[in-house]
Amino acid sequence: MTSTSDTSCEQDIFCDVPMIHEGTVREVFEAMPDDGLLFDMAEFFKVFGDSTRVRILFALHQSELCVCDLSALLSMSQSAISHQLRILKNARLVSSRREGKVVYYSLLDDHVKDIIEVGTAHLLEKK
Amino acid sequence: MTSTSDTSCEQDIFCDVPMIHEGTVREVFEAMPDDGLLFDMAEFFKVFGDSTRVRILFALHQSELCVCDLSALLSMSQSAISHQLRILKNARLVSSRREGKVVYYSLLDDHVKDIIEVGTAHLLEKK
DNA sequence: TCGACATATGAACAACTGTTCATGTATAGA
DNA sequence: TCTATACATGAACAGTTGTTCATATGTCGA
Repeated sequence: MTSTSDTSCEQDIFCDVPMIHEGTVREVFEAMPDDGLLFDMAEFFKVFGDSTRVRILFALHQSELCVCDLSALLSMSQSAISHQLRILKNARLVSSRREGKVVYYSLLDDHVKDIIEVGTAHLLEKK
Repeated sequence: MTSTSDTSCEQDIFCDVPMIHEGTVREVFEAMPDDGLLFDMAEFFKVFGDSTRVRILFALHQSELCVCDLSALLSMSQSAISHQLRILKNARLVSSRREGKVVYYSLLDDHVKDIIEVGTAHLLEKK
């Protein structure tokens, strides 16, 4: 504990770093969600942060599709599509259903639509 | 043009890849937004896909803060915070205001709150 | 049982990302 | 003008990510 007992900073957490508005920082700190939630939220949005996955989600928003349809639609290899579908499945955004040799994927969750809509709204805001 | 005039596939775009439901694929293809929008959307969500940036956004959602406050609050170097703030600024999610030596950052956009709320809703859904 | 087909998956590799470190810029006060 | 402070930024580096390639799994029909 290198105590730089100079100006502010009583006895707590923020002591290594200079800080200008200690009161405000303390209040904001109390209001912060726990790190687990913040981490999970970042992991969740990371899934939307790739254009292949976004295109898959848009496509499935129109219709249930099998892997080779998606592969043809997006002009990408079957392997690449499968890998991305696994990520989407782990994030509980899509579900799959096997029918013979074919596996059909569809959206699992209404939030996908909401999220995409908020995203578009932001992007369409001018300037 | 390697024409595999075998089963389906008339004369168009999807011809290199096997495809099971040509009609559906064609419909979905027509309904897809242009690649530019899809790319921008992925770029936009990529910004939310890092826990440092998510924490900064949560903090600024509580109060306007300067760089060194954020640095203290999140226990991270001033440099790291500055780099991330630049990314958030480029995404038009935060704005800055200088007052003497100090630069204050605040949320620029109401969509941030919406997006965070939809994300939490998804994460809190059980199972 | 065997081959054809739809899909899944592990390894490898290039491209990208976030942090640190060093340094530069801007402002206030002495 | 000189120093201290708050912030910005470029280079470097380690860790991560998305694709390809090769191969494995599962299902159907002959």
